[in-house]
Amino acid sequence: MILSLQPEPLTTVAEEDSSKTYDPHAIEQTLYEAWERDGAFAPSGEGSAFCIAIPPPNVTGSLHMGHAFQDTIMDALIRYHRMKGDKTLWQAGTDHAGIATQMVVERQLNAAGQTRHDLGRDAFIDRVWQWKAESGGTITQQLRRMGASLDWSRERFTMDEDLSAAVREVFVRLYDEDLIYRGKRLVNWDPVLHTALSDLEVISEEEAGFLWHLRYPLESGEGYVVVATTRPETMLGDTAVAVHPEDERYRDLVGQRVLLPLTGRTIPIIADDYVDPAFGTGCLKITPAHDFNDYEVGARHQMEPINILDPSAAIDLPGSAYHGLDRFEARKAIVSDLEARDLIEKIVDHTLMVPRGDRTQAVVEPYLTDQWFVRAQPLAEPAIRAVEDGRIRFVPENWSRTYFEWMHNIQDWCISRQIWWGHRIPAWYDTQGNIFVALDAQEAQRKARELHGEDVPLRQDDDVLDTWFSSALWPFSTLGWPQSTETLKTFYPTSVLVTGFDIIFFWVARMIMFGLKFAGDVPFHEVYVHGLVRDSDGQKMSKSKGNVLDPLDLIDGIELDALVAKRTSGLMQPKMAKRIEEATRKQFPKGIPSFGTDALRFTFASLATQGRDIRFDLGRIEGFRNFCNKLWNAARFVEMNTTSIQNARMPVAPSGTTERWIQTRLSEVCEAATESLHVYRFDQVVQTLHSFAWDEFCSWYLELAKIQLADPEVSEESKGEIRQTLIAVLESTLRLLHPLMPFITEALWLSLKDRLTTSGSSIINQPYPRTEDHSRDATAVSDIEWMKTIVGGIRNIRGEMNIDPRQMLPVILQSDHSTDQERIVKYRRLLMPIARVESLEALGTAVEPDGEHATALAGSLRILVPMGSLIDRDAELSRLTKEIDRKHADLERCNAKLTNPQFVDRAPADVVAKEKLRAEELSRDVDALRSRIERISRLA
RNA sequence: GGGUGCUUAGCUCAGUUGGGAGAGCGUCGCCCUUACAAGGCGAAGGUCGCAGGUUCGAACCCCGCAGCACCCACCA
Repeated sequence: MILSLQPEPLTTVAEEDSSKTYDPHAIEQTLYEAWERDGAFAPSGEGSAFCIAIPPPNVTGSLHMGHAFQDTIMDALIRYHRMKGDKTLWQAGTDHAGIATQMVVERQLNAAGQTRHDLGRDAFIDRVWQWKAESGGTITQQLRRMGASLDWSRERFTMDEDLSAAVREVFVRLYDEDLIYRGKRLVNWDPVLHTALSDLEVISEEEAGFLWHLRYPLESGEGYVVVATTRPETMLGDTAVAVHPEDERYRDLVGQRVLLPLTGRTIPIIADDYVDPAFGTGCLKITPAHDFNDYEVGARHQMEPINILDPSAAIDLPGSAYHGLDRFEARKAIVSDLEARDLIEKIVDHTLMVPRGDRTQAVVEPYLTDQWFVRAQPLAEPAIRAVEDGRIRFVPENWSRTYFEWMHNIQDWCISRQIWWGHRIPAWYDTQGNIFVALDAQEAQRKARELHGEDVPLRQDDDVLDTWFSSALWPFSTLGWPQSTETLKTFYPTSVLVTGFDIIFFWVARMIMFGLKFAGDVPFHEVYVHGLVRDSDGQKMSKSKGNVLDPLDLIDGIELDALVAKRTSGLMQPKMAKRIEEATRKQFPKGIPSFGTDALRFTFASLATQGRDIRFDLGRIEGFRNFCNKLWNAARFVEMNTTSIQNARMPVAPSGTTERWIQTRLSEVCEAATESLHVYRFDQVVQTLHSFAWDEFCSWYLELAKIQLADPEVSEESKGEIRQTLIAVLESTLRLLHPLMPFITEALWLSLKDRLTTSGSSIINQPYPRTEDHSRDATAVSDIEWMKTIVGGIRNIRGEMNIDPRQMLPVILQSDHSTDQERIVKYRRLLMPIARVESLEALGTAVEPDGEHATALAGSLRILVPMGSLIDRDAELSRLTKEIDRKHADLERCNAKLTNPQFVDRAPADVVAKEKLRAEELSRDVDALRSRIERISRLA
């Protein structure tokens, strides 16, 4: 089935010559396989080193739009530097993604009615490795479909033995320097996963809730205090009521005790600065074991925290009526019991920030447990300096502010996780609780022997490390650290990190800290921070919203039913399916057509502006698919008009104006494209190359070449130059485009190869075009501009008058300028066919030709088209009037400036001169147009 | 509470040091012209969020306001 966003053409595709249309499927996979087979992605250049370490995707994941975007950027940089001759490495690899991967496998077990505990730790981990073996190739295959030129021969996985050894090495060294410690602390606890989370893994959002005002009776029996809380169940763990020391209302109560309802305990009323007297009643219940602030308050007053929850966040108070109740059940029961005792003063609606685990969405509890922490501040200081003094540069620059903000307020990092999939913490305990941190069990035993004088039974810590701990080592662990390998010496520090702003804290900051600490230098010199890829409505793409686009579907196309099925299956909320289906059918009534990888990549690049999220719109990619087709056909034209006997060496000093012009433009385009690449303005690269290839090379140069090649008066020598230029400019354009469009450029380059003098076997290692390879000629440029203006004038008349494009027109050019006259003589054989002119007469302005004419202006030159029966006089009058109005308005504005003495006095002389010249031109044009109107009116 | 970004054509976005408002898509008109109808040619369309200020001159610099988005933070 043919999928198309356009109405079906009247002729069927089968009738047409299939080679007329670019078909990405026919080439992409074969070309990639050839590159990989030939080792084209391995570092080979002799220049300076250029290296990017890929942000390692989840090994069991699949490619989403964010990856596809990011990979496009990285691959463009990598291919550019490879072509430049740099020793270029794109380091490949994947991440074990502890929690995410474990959850997937656990869900599989649950579906079979099992839990990980049924299997036991070792069997479960085997199971995860098995899953990795099954699905681990998915994302790397998808990366290949994107054309990503990663060096797969060096692919790494965060749980490879050597990378795991690097993790242990770092852990031990940090521990030995007291930069890692273990302690009982209040941490964010995910009651579903039963693990601690770092602050970053907790997402707080506003939710509607209540503020319960609870009465705590005074022990003295004289009344009560009222405390306000959003979590009434935590009262079971209260150890005090706090008031502000200067709060007059409660001054006398400080030191007294209250009866804590439902518990039979009494707790003191204490004074602490932390309390805000203006909030609620000014009385604050203190629950040190279940609130981060209360923990601090409790510590200040030497109170022992009372834990009331078990790891699943059910009440854990044997003997209590609430024991075993889930926290939210307990809340209901407690509120109801307090109401029954008339201990609730009031319940007020209240929006509050609810912390949830980023993976499970479960409400996270502050929970008192033994955990491992990295002491962050000492590591942060050098990392801050590295950015301050410019050793690392953020692009765009303003992200450094965000970085500084976070780094200056950095908290210790909780790195232990109570899950099974990951790097096990290299710490062993003896029966007395002594800790031995070591690279392996033998080493731990040796340390234990030193202490005890004999071997003792040791037990390794059950916890694993936060996934981001190993990610933080990525730029150097993948290059061989802690060994001092050649690879490490060559490629570290890496050149640039390409990443989303969402992981600046999770990853970027930590790589900088660890890189400086262990690899002795910054991990990268630049950080290119890109925006998020959103859908066409600006919504974040998510499975639950059903608005996800799969990059592979854009490349290959997908039929509507398949797309609907994909978006509506496996939803957390199945009731959303109907709405998602409707929206999908409405937005993609014909499914998604196949656009090919190059079009997708070019689209991403065009959207890669700085400091903004990206709305992905199908219109854009369709336009760029058309651009691929344009290139394809331009190459067909060049091939049809040249033979392998001609070679593509660019004529050094071509005699033809068109050749000198296109070479000049090519030189300028090389410069502009390269500059844009260097400042990560991929949108500008796209703009520059797209308009050069389409609007200049195809629309003008090819058309002019066509005319000259068909002209018997053009010498064979000149035709030879034209053919060489056709090949050479096309070939250079392909090289310019290659970093962004690897497939089509390689395919066309290979098909052009027998016309080239180069010896290479792939465009991949051809030099990136340099501006100095092409000569510039300002005269040729202005001559062509002059011709374009005249052709534009004739075409404007034709278009505005609705004249059939096939209709040949007689044209008179009027000018008193010798340059105009010379150019008319020189270029009439180009002008006439391209503007479809049947006769061209050159006159001075003194001679007024007979009859009525439609008129257009081209600088100092007038274009006259005899009106005859072809042209509607009224249409011509309205066309001229419109033109006059426009010019007249401009002229007025010009004159207003020039008659303003302030402007003439104060503006720079060149600006004033320019304005004067412009006024003269406008005034001349207005006069000329007026006289044409008068003339037509008179003749009528 | 603190911070960041955004607001330009119907849509998605560019706009480099302040000096004649641009692109792609869409729309309208004429054309299947031998590379390409996934095409060619032409055209229409903007009080640059609002209100001030600086300047001879502001989409751009400064102040304020509004709307949208995001990040950080322990206010019960």
